[in-house]
Amino acid sequence: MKTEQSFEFGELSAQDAVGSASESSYSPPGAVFGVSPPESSPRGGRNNRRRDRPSWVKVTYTPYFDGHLWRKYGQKKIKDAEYPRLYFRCSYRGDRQCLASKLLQQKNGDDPPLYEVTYTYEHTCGAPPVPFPDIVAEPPPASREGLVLRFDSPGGHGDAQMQQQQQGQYQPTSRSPFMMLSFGSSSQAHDQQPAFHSDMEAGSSSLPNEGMPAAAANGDGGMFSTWDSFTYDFDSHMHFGDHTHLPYNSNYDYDDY
DNA sequence: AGTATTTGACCCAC
DNA sequence: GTGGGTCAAATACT
Repeated sequence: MKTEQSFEFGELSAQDAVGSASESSYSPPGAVFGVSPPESSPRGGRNNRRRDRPSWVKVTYTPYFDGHLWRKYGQKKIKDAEYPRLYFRCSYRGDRQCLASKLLQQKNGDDPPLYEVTYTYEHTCGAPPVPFPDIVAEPPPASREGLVLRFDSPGGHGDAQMQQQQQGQYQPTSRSPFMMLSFGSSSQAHDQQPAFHSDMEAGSSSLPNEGMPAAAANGDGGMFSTWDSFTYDFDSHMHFGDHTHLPYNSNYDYDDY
């Protein structure tokens, strides 16, 4: 019970953290959304008001890896928000008229920043889940002062492109194929683990069946956040990237869609 | 050259 | 009227 579960890119469920999203935009877990929304004009949809759109909220540390391919189409500074809001839509929107979109809102400036992701509409593109990047731990030469994690894409082909890279106001506009995370031991709040314990609880998932191939959302009390998972493996040697488990490129036919 | 991202403007919902 | 969501031209990158 470890390596198998170690690849927990689970999202935290939204609870009180959904505060800003207010009642209108949050659908309770287990709710089934009416896919195939009215295909009226994307913009001036009188019969397609924002409030009527099915949407649900997730709070996660890894908003970019949710198993789908997104294309950013906007960014905006929100009045009361400290961080800008990022707008993404399904990459297959043009091809498959997939109206799925998501909205990213960074919630804090913690080391691993916490994001609130609001998804709107289910994916109708039928695209296979995007494989998660390979995560390889690269112990620093001398000290463990900055463990570097390398998110590498499984060098396949069908993985499209990892276009979900950071861009915020911090990251330089580089499109490196992998993302790096560093854990500075000096900034740890606890004795030895970076332990990112959020105030929210790992409750039920609010996501119908988004991206996550397995694990992830299973509010069974045994759900850890991504970072918790990292933490628990730090002791030994930490190795993720077991994407052989992912239902990718083995049973899915891109051409079939 | 093609494609994704950035960014300001536009338009709509509230 | 204001704030927020989307468009689209310009730009950046592969």
